[in-house]
Amino acid sequence: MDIQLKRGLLDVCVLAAIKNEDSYGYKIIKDMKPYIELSESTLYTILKRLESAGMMTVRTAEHDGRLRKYYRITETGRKRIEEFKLEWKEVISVYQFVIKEDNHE
Amino acid sequence: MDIQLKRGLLDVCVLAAIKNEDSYGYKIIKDMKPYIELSESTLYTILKRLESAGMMTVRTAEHDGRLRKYYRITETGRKRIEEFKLEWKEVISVYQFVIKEDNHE
DNA sequence: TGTAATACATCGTATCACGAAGTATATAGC
DNA sequence: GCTATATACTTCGTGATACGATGTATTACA
Repeated sequence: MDIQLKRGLLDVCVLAAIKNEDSYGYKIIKDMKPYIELSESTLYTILKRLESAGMMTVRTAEHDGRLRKYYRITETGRKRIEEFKLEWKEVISVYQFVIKEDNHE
Repeated sequence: MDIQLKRGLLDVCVLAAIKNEDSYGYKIIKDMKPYIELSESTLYTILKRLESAGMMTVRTAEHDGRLRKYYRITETGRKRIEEFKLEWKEVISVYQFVIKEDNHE
C-alpha cells in the first residue's frame, strides 16, 4: 500500500490490534500483516508515540527467558478508534468525489 | 480531517478536481472544499509535484487582466486515479480490521 | 479610500514511515 | 557443537509532505 495512504491508518490499526487483548510488538506485526504491513522500526516508533499520548500502557513480562513488552489499550485509545469511525464518513465522501464521473461534457 | 489521513488523499483529489475540465489553483481549492480542505501553500506544492511527475500539464492564460495557470490532467494522471481505486480495496480491508469486534473473550 | 476576494509563490518547521544496523535469546537441523 | 532461523526490541538518519506565515499583485465593491 502507498506509504502516504498508510499514514492515516497505522496508528489506529495498532490500537485495533490490541483492543481485544494485550499484545506485544512482534505479534502485532504478524496480526496486522494480512491487512497492512509495517516494519519493526515503524511499529516500535508508533508504540512509543501511542504510549506517550496515553492511548496504551506497557508492562514488561518474561516469556521463555526473554522479555516481552505487553501493551494494553486505554480508554483514550478506545476513544481514538471511535473518532476514527466518525472521520471515516468524511473519507468516504472524499472517495466519492474522486471516483465521481461528471457528465457535463 | 486528520492531517495524516489527508496525506493519502490529497494528490488524487487534486487530480480528480481537474479530470473533467482544466482548472486553476484558486478554483481547485473551492471545488474541493466541501470534501476536503487544504491551504494554498499545500495546493501549490501539490500542483508542482504532480506536474513534475507528469500527471498534469500547465498553460498560463490571461483572465480579466490577471494571469492564471490552468492545469490539465494527463494519461499518467488518469492512471494514478485508477490505481487509487484498486488500492481502495486494501483500505476497506484495513477499515474492517479496525472496526471488527472480536468475541473470543 | 479601504477592504475583501482573487491568484500565485516561497520558506521553515514538525510529523512520520522506512531501511539499515545493532543486541540478544531460543530452537531446530546437521 | 555449530549454524541458521525465528523471536524480540532498539536507535539513527533520511526523505516525503501538509501547513502556517509571509509576500506580491490585481480586481471588485462599498
